[in-house]
Amino acid sequence: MCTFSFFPFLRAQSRGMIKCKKCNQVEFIQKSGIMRGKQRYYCKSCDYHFTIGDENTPQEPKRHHEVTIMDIARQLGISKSTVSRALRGHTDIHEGTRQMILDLAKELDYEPNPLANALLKRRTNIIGMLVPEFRHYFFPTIIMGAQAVLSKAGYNLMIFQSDESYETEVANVKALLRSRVDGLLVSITGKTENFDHFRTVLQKEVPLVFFNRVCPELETPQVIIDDYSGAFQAVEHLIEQGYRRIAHLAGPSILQIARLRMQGYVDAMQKHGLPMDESLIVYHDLTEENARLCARHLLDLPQPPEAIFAVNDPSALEVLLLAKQRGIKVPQDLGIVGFSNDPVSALIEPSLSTVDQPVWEIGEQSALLLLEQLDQPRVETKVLQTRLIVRDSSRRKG
Amino acid sequence: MCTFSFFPFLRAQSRGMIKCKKCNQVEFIQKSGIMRGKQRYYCKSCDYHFTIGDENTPQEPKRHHEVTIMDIARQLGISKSTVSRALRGHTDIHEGTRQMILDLAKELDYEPNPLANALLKRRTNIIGMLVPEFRHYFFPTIIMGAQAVLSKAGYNLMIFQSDESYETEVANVKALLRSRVDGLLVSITGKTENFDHFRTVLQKEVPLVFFNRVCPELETPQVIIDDYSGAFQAVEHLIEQGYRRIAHLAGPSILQIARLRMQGYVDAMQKHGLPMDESLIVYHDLTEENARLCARHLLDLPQPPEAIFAVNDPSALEVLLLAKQRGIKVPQDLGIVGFSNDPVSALIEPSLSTVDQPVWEIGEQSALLLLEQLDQPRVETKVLQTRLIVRDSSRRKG
DNA sequence: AAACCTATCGGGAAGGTTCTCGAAACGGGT
DNA sequence: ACCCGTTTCGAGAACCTTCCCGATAGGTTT
Repeated sequence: MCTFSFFPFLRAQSRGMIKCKKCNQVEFIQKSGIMRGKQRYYCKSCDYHFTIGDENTPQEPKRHHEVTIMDIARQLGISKSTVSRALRGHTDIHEGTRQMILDLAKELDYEPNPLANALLKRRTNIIGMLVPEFRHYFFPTIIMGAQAVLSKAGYNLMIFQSDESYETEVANVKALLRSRVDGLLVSITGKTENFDHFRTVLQKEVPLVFFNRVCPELETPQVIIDDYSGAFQAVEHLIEQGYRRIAHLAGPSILQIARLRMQGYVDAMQKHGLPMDESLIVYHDLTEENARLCARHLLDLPQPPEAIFAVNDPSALEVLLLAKQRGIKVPQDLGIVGFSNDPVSALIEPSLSTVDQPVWEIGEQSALLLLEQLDQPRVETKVLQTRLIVRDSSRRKG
Repeated sequence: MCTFSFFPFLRAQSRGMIKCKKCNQVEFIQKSGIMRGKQRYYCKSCDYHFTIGDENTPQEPKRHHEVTIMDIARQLGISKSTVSRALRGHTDIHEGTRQMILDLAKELDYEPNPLANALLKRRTNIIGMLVPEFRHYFFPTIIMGAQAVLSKAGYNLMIFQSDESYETEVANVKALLRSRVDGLLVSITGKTENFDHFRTVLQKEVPLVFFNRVCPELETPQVIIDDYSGAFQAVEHLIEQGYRRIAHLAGPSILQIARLRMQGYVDAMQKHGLPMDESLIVYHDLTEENARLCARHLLDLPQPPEAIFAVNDPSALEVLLLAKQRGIKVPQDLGIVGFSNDPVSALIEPSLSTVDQPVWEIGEQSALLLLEQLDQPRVETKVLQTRLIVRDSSRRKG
């Protein structure tokens, strides 16, 4: 209904009456291509290119942003340096000024932005933690122990789980590194044979502490338990109970904990002059299904074992369950000892003998060791003690 | 051994022969105080203050810094904008240039700095997760479910546990907010009555999803299970088995899950015309010790219950253990049903009847819901189904 | 009063990105 | 030569903080 005549500026534009943004002249304007969809003009007079923008679009009112150190400075008419000093508790600042700043900061509910800080200082105050699994009580408890120490020291925890997959482990380490964590707490999978991803960590000088499942090739601080003597005691206990044909449900031999427990088993057998039967040693990869298979394999043996020492409680439990299912009497006809003292071991019937390890403390000590590394890189190995707990699954004397 | 004469500049300095840093003149110099331990001078001629610095100290070779977008730009003689465009997969870039940049980036092992990115974009790609505890399988499993979804979407997880302490919960929420997480996944403690800390979250427009133990006062998205009908079924099952005097070991009534399970209990009792005996309802705060106390209280009653419906499996287990310890026959003389289907329930003897809930899925769904919130804030409640699992602890018929 | 000193504050760079917007280069058509 | 359009690139701001170092205002000493 309305015609152009009512909108002179529209007419001007529609007829090419474009004014130069600089000199406001019209006669020297010519088109000069299209710029992201908009017509572009060129003023010969002042040698200036321009497009007709939406300068009239109501500029949003300085988008919502959180209160910064600059806001405080502006309101107080001082510089951001001074505010920073006051907030950081620095010296070189007047007591009155500091109070002013502190008061306003509280009033505005100012929270320092850790991102800006991290960018500048190159430390995120985040510790990365990588565990193989979450299913049983073991690793969650370690995490709790580590978190107690770390959060007291002002660090947050970023947790990943590799799910016993080497590929996931590699990917997780990469992700952790990308996130610029200040340090790493790691327990490897049962399948990790190549340690290049950890070499990268070391090369980037990111502090790295292994716990429980440690890396045998790398010179790094670590927290382990006395696997060997734990295993030795367990097997010796079985021998004392009169079991002779003792099997070992072992872990993957690439894991140091598995090798040491195996060695304890072997040495205890030899010490008591018992013959080593290779067929009584089976390896599993620490997954639940695989443990079940191995348990079946052992009990299906033409000449089944009289007792089984398992590398950890979850696998010992699989043996126990299968035995119960088949009506095999534990401990009379089959002795079982596990490793790690999972709470379930005490609840099940018959209760499971096992080797106790200070799980929470593993977490604590790992965290403490890592905290040390942040100051002073120094390779150290902490060894925590184990303790045999004899329960019903292996007690057939006294 | 050496005298000043061999070091004319030293003599000059020692005699006050200081040259102005600007005009190089000597005669107009005078001391003007001490500046952070160093003598400070003033040149009257050019009105200039200065100190004699260690300009000759060998400037460290530009301290080790990680490879940035600028390094690539410099080596290629192009601008950082172009590099950023190539790396981001933007358009507006020559294919040859892009290849060059991509190749060099790979060669230099360039990793974008997420901190800088986060600072600029105001998103950290970190999701905060707050759970009451870590001890049982429940929350770790939820975390696994959530992590599976979130890491696929490019988010990392920062996990805190409140340890059933209100104060810790408040502190953790603050820490999470301070860390500028992009979103929050929360299950509250059994003691949380004041929700101001979550109001702060909402006010800062940080997406917040509650799961399992949700907040009754706030209008937020949440993932829950059908507690009421789960409880109802459980109690009805007990009634069908011929139990009449049924107790409820309840959770803290401020928790919605506890209230709903209580309601299920009450309604099932009423439906079957069973009298409500207030003394048969005891509340516990979800800690282990307290559960033990409550179990003892119930069994010590002058007229003890014939069956107990417990608010969760850990507390049901306490009842079961105490009963076994006292030689009470389960299920003949005492029926027990728990809630949540902890794996231990199937292992213990007698096996524990319980209400199964899709734990992993709770984590998944919560994560998905949070992911939605990041795009489009929208209040939604997802309700997952429960399923009664009848085991030995409550089966005395059929 | 000049010389010197201390206490307090401000300016600006750095940290690594992304994004906006303007500029240059280029290609083809008159 | 000129015009017009496209493709490709660069400068610089913004994000927020800390830290270095120079600057200033007073006071105190000769």
